Amino acid sequence: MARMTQDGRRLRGLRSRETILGQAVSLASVEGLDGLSLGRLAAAIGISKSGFFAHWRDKEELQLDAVDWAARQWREHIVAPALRAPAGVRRLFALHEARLRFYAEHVLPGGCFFRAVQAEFDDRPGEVRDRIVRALRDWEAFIRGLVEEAIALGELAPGVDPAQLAFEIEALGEMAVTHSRLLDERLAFAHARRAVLQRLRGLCPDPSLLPED
Amino acid sequence: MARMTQDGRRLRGLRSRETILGQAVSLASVEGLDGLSLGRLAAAIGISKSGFFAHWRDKEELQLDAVDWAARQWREHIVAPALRAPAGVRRLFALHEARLRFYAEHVLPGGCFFRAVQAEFDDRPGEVRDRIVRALRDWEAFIRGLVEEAIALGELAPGVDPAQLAFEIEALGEMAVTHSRLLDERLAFAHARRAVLQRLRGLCPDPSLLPED
DNA sequence: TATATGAACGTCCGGTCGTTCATATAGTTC
DNA sequence: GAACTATATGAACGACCGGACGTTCATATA
Repeated sequence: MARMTQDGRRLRGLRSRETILGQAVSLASVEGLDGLSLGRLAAAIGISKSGFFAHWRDKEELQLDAVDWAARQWREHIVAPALRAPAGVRRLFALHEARLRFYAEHVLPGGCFFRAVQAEFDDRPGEVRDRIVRALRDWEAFIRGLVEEAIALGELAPGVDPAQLAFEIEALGEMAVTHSRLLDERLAFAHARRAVLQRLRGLCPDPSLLPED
Repeated sequence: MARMTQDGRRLRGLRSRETILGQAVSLASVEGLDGLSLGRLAAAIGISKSGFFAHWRDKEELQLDAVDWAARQWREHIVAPALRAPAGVRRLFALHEARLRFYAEHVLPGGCFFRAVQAEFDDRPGEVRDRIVRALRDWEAFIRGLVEEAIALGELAPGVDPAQLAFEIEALGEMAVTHSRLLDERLAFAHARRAVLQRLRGLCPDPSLLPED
């Protein structure tokens, strides 16, 4: 086994990378990707600032990986659970509920990584912004796909505009974070849940597929 | 005329204050209230950095006044035009359209001051956060009031929950900014407008009060 | 055993940040 | 005119930032 080495150094490095990225995403959900300084990130983990440069060329490379890491976390916590629900309108609602659960359980101290960095980078051209945009585009395309699937299954009225409905679901999900952090947390989730639920029931020929409230 | 002085110094000072605050709100809509540095703010106006301290004790005092200034701008550009529409469901929709127009006309280079600073300060306790929260609370109370008025006028079904509907309208309005800055601007406004319009028409006993689309 | 490599460290640099201070300039009041 | 005050300036400050550098240590390869 010549090339495929069992290198304890690389393993250690991979573990460090994961630790750092997880902490970076957590902190960035609070202070943003740029507001987060390497010094404070290092202090939060308990390593030295210069240790970063063994893993990333500069801060931007770390930011790029942090976006990818957050997208992966999103898929694991929100997309994956939804895919366990039956396809159609129930899966669509399961997706929304998984998102609200993710927020309610405070997986990230700042609530939502993407909300923080979208507001931060929407005016700042560059690779980081591009990657954030791509993540958002993929996410909304995924919602749109679920809507189309529900229409194909006859669980949503055929006249429904998938992009329009995806926009609405995304809006209500995101407002849940804002409201929960600045005003009333319980109310925020209740409003966000009820809005999507009633919207879907109104478009669904068989509302009994969904809970009443 | 002993006390009531015609002081050209104070007048000049007031004008400077307004200029500075307007520019501060513009820049903060892009980079946030903290991301905005005094040096760059001074450079954008063409004054010296230390000139600020003739008007404000420290940066936080300026931030507090900037929040108030932005709230005033919001009232003038969005609340005031809506109040010229007839009370009821038409006024509610006029409010939403005024908001979308405010975004579409790029009054602020960053799109929305409050969106930027909410994401920035939701995790940072202090007076600035408190003032941002108060502005948001007042704004949603205003929407809620318009909903209640529409119900009282019989233009919305009596079963409507004002807080719930206000939440939905606010969510769709805010998502218009995010979408317009990161994805497709035209689509963003179209989706946000149509979502609220169809929602109101669905709740309104006389949908002819509102445009068809 | 000798050599190479990846991870992590401590130190230092140039630059920017908010803030302070002494000073200059107008405009107002006596 | 002198005394006073609001507005603005430029120079300097300590703190912190991202990043560069040489070094140390543990591990892997030959």
